[in-house]
Amino acid sequence: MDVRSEILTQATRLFAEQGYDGTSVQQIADAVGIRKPSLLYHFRSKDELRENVLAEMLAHWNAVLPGLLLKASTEERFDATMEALTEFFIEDPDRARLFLRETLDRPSHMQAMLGEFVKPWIQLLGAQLERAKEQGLVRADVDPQAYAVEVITMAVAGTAVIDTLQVILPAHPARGGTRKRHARELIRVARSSLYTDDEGKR
Amino acid sequence: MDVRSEILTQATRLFAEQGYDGTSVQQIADAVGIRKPSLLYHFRSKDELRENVLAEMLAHWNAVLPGLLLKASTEERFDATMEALTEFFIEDPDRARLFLRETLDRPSHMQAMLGEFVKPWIQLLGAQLERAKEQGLVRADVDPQAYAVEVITMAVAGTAVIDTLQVILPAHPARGGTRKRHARELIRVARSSLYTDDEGKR
DNA sequence: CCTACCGATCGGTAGG
DNA sequence: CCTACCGATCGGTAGG
Repeated sequence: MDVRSEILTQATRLFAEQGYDGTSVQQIADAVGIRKPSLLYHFRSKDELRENVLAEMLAHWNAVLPGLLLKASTEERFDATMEALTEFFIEDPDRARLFLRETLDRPSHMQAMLGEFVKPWIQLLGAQLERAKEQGLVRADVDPQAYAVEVITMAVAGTAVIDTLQVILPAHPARGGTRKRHARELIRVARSSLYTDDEGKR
Repeated sequence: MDVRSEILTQATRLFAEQGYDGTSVQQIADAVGIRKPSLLYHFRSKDELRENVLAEMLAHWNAVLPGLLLKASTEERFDATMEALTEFFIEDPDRARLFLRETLDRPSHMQAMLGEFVKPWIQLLGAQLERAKEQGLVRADVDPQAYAVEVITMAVAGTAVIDTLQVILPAHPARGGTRKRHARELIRVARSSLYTDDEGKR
C-alpha cells in the first residue's frame, strides 16, 4: 500500500476513535511511521486530511447505495435495504463512529452533505413507502421519511457504540454475541414497525 | 446564580456543542466572563470540570429514573417509560449530545457508569418484558434487553442529531416540525415493534 | 521524505 | 478573583 492510503487508513482509525480535535497530526504520523512534515507534504493541512478521509467514506457510500436502492424498488422489500444498510456499517464500525462524530462536530457541513447525497434517496424511499401504504402493505400510521431517519439513526448510532454497550447487553447462550443481538433486534424492530402483516408475533 | 454553577452551565453547553477536546478552558472562562486562572480556582483541572459536568447530568438522571420505572411496573405500560425517557432527552438535547460524546470519547469510563447506573434497571425492565411475553402481551420474537438498548439508542442519538437532520426531515404541514415528527415516529416504532396487539395498522 | 524551527495556544501555577 | 508567567504541544513552514 502506498504512503498516502496508509495515512488515510490511520487517520480514519484515529479520528473515529478519538475524534478530530482529540487526534494530533503527530499521532497519525507516528502510526504511519513517518515524520510530521512528511505527512504534511502529502496533505497540506490537517483540515485537508479530514476532508479526504470523509471523501473516501462518501465514495464507499456512493458505490454501495445504488445497489441497495435497486433492491428495495424491485423486490418491494424495504427491510432488505435496511438490512444491507446495517451491514454496511457493522462491517466497519469506524465508518459509523466517523459519521456520527462529523454530525456532532460539524453540523452545518454535514447538512450540506446530507442535502446532496442522502436527501434524494430518502425522498425516493419515502415515495415508495407512501405507495406501499396505499396498497395496504405498510401500516397506515407510518411517517415514511421520519421512519427512514429513525431506522438509519438506530443503525449508525447503535453500531458506533455497540462495543461499549456490551456491559448492558452481554452475550447470551441462545441469542448470540452482543453485535449479533444488536443486529437482529435492529432488523426486527425496523421490520415489525413497518408492515401491516408481520410474522413471529406470538 | 453563583459562579460555580455558571461555569458548569457554560461548560456543559460548550462540551456538548464542540466536544471536550474541541473546547478550551479559555473559551469557557470567556463565556462566563472571568479569567482562566479564576476558573481553575473553582475546578482544579479541566478534567475535574468534565467530571463535575457529568456528575450533574447523572444526578438529574437518578432523580428522574425511579419515577419512570415505577410507571412501567405499575401500569404494565412500557411505552410510558419510553415516552418519558424520550422527553427527558428532548427537553434538553445537550444532555443527549453530551452522553453520546462521552460514549464515543471515553468508552471504558462510560462502561463503568453504565454498569453501575443503567444495567440494574435494564435488567429489571428486561425481566418485566419477559413476564409480559409469557402473558402474550408482548411479541414472542422480542429480545427484551436488546430491544431496550435499541430504543434508548434511537432516543439518545436521534435527539442529539435531530436539528442537523432537518434538511432530510423538514417540517410537514400535517405532521408538524422536525422535532415533533422525530418524537412521534420514535414512539410509534418503539410501541408497534413491542406489543402483540397494536392500533393504527391500516 | 527528512532536520530544524516557528508563532500560537494549550492546561496549569505562583503569588497576591 | 486577578496579573504574570511557565513548559509542552499544537499545526505548519523553510530548505534541502
